[in-house]
Amino acid sequence: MQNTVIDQRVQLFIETCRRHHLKITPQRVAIYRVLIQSKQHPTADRVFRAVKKEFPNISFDTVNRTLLTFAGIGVVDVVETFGGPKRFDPDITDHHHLHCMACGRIIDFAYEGYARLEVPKTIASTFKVISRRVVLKGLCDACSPKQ
Amino acid sequence: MQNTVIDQRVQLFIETCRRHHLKITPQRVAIYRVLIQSKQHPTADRVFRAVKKEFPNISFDTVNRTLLTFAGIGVVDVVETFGGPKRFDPDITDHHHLHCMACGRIIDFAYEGYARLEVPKTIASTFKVISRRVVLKGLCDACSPKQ
DNA sequence: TCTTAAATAGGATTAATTCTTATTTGTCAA
DNA sequence: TTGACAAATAAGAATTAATCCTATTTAAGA
Ligand SMILES: [Mn+2]
Ligand SMILES: [Mn+2]
Ligand SMILES: [Zn+2]
Ligand SMILES: [Zn+2]
Repeated sequence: MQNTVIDQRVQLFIETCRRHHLKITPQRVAIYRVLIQSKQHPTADRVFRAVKKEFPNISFDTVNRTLLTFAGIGVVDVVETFGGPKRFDPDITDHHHLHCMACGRIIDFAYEGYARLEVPKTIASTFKVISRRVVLKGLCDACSPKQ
Repeated sequence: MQNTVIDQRVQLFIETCRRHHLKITPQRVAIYRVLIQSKQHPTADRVFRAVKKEFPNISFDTVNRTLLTFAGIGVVDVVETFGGPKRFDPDITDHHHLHCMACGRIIDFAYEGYARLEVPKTIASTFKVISRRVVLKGLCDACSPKQ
């Protein structure tokens, strides 16, 4: 990702924090920067270890709490998993996920065909739908048995 | 669920166990019976507490290990969650989920419109897709703010 | 029946997350 | 620019979920 693109996203992030009356701390900015540069839907621990390089005595709790705060104001998503630690997604635009059952990778994909997954009337009338996503389980190319 | 229907499913379950050379233990049968009568995608702990009424000194580990064994032979599913303990689904037929963000309920729904979510070619060529599901996040009727 | 590998109970251990508290720091108003 | 103060942080304790270890029991096939 280009530096200018990163800086733009950080700028938007800062504005969102202000709108929610959250203080702009260097820890929060560092965590957000790590997050948007990660391609792997990282766990809190992965983010922690990456941020620690810049902030050697940041605590795990701060990273974890901050990620949950970010999810609360909608700047990141907590993504669906099948057990194990929570995983975070800095891409909050519409997209879908393939979960590799072997290595645990979560691979993003967009697809026109799912563009507007309409919600069945019976559901739409009883539930308030906030987000929708297609979740595929399978094996990624690296994990598929080759022949 | 009718007793005859339950017994039929238990019978099929027993045959599946035999095919996989798993011993038919009273604990396994009891766990399976609890599971197919639960409507709530229970956690291992919930199953444990229910089975404990019948088997007062069954251990949590047995229940948990058994549920994972069942998932291994495909008689139950581990369903997607957004953190927290694993949840199990005895309904292995195609269906979709709505997750209530407020109370944590996972509500099943089937929908013709999603009947065969075709997988984009770019994905199908690189990944082996095992299962597909639409996952909605939202608020259930009980949790939606009434007006 | 007898044998044996598989399964279980119970407790210990590890991993993930959340809580508690003393200290520090952004923010805002003077 | 400087204080006041609520919000945020670090560090460690506590809690919760999952897994491991080991002695004992048991289902299933010979
Ligand atoms: Mn994603
Ligand atoms: Mn279900
Ligand atoms: Zn993989
Ligand atoms: Zn609800």
